[in-house]
Amino acid sequence: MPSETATSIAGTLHDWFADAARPLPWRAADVSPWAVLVSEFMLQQTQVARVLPRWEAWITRWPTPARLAAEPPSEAVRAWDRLGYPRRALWLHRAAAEIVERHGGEVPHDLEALLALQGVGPYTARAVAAFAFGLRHPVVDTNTRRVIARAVAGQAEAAPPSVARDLAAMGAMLPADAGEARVFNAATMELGATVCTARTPRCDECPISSQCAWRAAGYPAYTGARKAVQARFEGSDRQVRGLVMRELRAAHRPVSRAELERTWPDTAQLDRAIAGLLADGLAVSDGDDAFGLPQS
DNA sequence: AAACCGTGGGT
DNA sequence: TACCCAAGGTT
Repeated sequence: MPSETATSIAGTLHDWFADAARPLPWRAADVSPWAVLVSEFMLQQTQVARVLPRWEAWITRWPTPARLAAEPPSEAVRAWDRLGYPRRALWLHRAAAEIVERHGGEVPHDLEALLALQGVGPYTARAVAAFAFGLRHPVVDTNTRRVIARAVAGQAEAAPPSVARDLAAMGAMLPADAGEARVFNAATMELGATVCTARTPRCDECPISSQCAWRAAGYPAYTGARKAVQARFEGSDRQVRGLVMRELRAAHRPVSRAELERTWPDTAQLDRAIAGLLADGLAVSDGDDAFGLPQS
């Protein structure tokens, strides 16, 4: 049972969302659950602007899980292009196969079944259940966590993530009606993404500024635990993996280790990257010192 | 459970 | 310019 404060915030956000929501294509009424699932995979740690063109191309080419599962994983990895974290492309391909095998080609509604799909975790499972099927589940992403931290807890930043705590916090605020709950989930994320942003929040444009505990407290600085800082990307193994994957995507034939050395001369680091990609199934050896994308 | 996993937008 | 950080998931 949501508190009066939560009910009040939900009502305000509902009205705000009605005209402030960006017209994102995966929010259209006629998109399939599969198209929603694809969008959620792509949006993991990746901004909307970068996802839009890849999503359009993907669902045009593969409008159903079966159509994707019928092609080799290499095609999924190529279509993923430079979205980043290419394991997601592999996982989405695998999830499509699982949907065909276990669910007759239809994206399952059930939370447990969704969570069992490769690459689907607590966020993605609830996002699909809520946004594609209208089921009443709390959906918590990084935006939601920041909005709750500020508006409800009065803190500048969210504490390090805790699935159980974060879901409980959002669950306690969730409207009882499933339709209202879906809007509340989406509106809270939207507010965090466009107004209550991490770096420079636009509090003067915020629809719930009068109800915001952080604002009421005078915008105190964050004093809690900080999340770990991301390692430097330049010169990292991640960068090398990315460069190797770019070569493998572009070459529609095996690429020799000698060729890869031209993109990254540090052979120890290159070998580490290749070994990692082989272990992840993003690359396969041709048995003769050359590498390609997985064909099956 | 802390660390790892890409790429680029925003400031 | 550098640096932060982004609709997370897996091991």
